[in-house]
Amino acid sequence: MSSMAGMSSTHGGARDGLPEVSTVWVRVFLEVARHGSFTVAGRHLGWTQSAVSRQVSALESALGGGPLFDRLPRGVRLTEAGRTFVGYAEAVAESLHEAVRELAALREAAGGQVRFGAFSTADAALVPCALAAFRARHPGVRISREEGLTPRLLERLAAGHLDLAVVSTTQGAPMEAYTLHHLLDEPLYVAVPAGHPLAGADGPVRLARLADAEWISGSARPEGTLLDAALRQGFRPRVAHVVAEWTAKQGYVAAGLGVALVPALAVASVRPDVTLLPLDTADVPCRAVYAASVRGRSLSPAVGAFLGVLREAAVSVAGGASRSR
Amino acid sequence: MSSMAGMSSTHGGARDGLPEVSTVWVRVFLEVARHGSFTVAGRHLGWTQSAVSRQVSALESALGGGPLFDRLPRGVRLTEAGRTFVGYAEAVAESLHEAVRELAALREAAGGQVRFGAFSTADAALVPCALAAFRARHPGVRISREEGLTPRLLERLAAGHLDLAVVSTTQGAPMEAYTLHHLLDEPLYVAVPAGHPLAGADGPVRLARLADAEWISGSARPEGTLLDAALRQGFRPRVAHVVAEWTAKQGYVAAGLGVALVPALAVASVRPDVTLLPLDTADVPCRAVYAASVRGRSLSPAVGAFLGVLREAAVSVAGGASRSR
DNA sequence: GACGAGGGATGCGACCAGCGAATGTCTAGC
DNA sequence: GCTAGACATTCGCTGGTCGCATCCCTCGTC
Repeated sequence: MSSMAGMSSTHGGARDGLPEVSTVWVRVFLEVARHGSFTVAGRHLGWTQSAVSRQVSALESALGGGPLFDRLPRGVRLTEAGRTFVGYAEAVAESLHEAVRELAALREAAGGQVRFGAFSTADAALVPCALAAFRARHPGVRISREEGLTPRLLERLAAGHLDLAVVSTTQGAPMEAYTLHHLLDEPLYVAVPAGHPLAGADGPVRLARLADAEWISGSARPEGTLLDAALRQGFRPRVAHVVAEWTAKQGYVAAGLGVALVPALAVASVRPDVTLLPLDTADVPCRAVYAASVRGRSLSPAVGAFLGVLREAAVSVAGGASRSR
Repeated sequence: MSSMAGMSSTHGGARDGLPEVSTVWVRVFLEVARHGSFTVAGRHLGWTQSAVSRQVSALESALGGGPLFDRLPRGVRLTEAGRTFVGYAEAVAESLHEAVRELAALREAAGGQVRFGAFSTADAALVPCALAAFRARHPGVRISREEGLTPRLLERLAAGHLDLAVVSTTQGAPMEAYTLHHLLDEPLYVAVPAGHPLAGADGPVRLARLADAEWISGSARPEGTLLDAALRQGFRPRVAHVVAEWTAKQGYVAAGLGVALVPALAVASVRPDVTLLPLDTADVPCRAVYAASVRGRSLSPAVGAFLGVLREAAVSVAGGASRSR
């Protein structure tokens, strides 16, 4: 209090407009106003009459000095100033009450919002599954979703437009700025037409056996895409058709125009005339999928809950995928 | 605090919805939110960083335990809970700020209201004069006025519908419930037609000389009215005409239909063909005029100021009245 | 008319909240 | 690796606020 010396005289004259009052005083004031008696109000609050008397006294001087109550022989009664203050006191109490309630709702993930993004194949099963479970469990949380590639999502995350981003491992991105929550490791599959020579193969396929195949890929150049792995296997895949969308890709594969790499998350939506072959993980390491958040920024309970649901969904999806073939 | 033991654990969990929060914490919170730093906020508020840290910490636990800020290596940043609370904190600060301002206005009689009543003859000069002066001096104060007889006004006062009542001495009313602020003593006059035998009398008139006169009065029976004095003089005045309104009374007097008692406050509005004769104060004691307020109930500053103006007006009116005749 | 009851104000002693100063810990940047 | 900056924590101390006891005032009653 020493640094305040000289600014306010004794006890709380309004310094820069905001009087120093405790909500305790406010509650006491309202209780006294309701009962018209210090003693009765004190009994209701579990305090002695003397405490109430001094609380009110303190409030009066904090508010500028004017009395809020007339002290009558039989209890007290609001002055005009007191009547005026009742409204403000109730507003203050109401604000704080409401604040506590909303913060509690936030804490229990019964309110607030989750803004998240995901890359497209995650939307095939993982995200819808998680969303359904989350909606059921936390109906009060507003959810906004967006789709995009990993770099773009991370960018949006850093800019504060997203709370969470479902991303896959990406070389070159500065991951120090993010906290990664591991969701699942997805093996890769190769999609071949139903009658393809390799279709009957037993067990994982070595990537090298597809060195001469024609590829359907989202990009003409393999660098930075899933086909990256082929480079490390010593061959440069020939991209016959550039097709971005997974549904379209399947059509090309089914028509026998080439083969395509498929991340495990997309296996749920494969058409019957396309066969998926698991790739040997020695050639193509599992691609890890993470939920990324900004490092150092605490997850709101709603976001935390959503992350939990995402984890569950990941387990269920990964299990289902491996069971399906 | 001992009686609170067992209700709240350590430090301010919301008891019945209202958290125990000091406005100091709120101000510190807003300052920290504005600057994004405990240290900077502390400097602005004249406190040390440790104090700010604990203030925020206390606020966080009072609000339910969730952190309001993310502690980053380079300052702090609002969490979602913190962002949510900003609005409420500002609402609280705004309410209290506004309360202080309005209470200050009230205290300086720059706001609030004055509800007063007055008996009719006071409205002839005293009340308008006071109103004009008060309006000029305190333009922010709302004034409501009503008219009535003294008993009715006191009743309204006790019921809390009035702050102040301009009344005259009345027998029989329980005056212990009121505080009387003396305004003036008004002598009584008798109004006679211009050609009346007594019109030329020098000096005060004895009431007994009017024992045979016919009277114009507001009531058929003299008891409780100004004519009460006649009873004490040993004669019962004959009321020829019952006329309530002073303007009408004058007409009857001017027409020679009788004489009428006139309180000094009404002398300002006398017509030229009516002569006013002062009555001997030995027969008819001066009637005191008071401003009455409820005993024990403090006068709001606006009401107090109005009372002061009434006193000034009383001096001016009384002086003018005595000068005029 | 004296007296007890009820209610608010106040002095006293004790306690704890909250201050400053110093120190610890962590991270970013050089 | 080292320094600087920022928040957390500890320690000692001041002071605000509580309960208790008491005083003062008014009202209702015998």
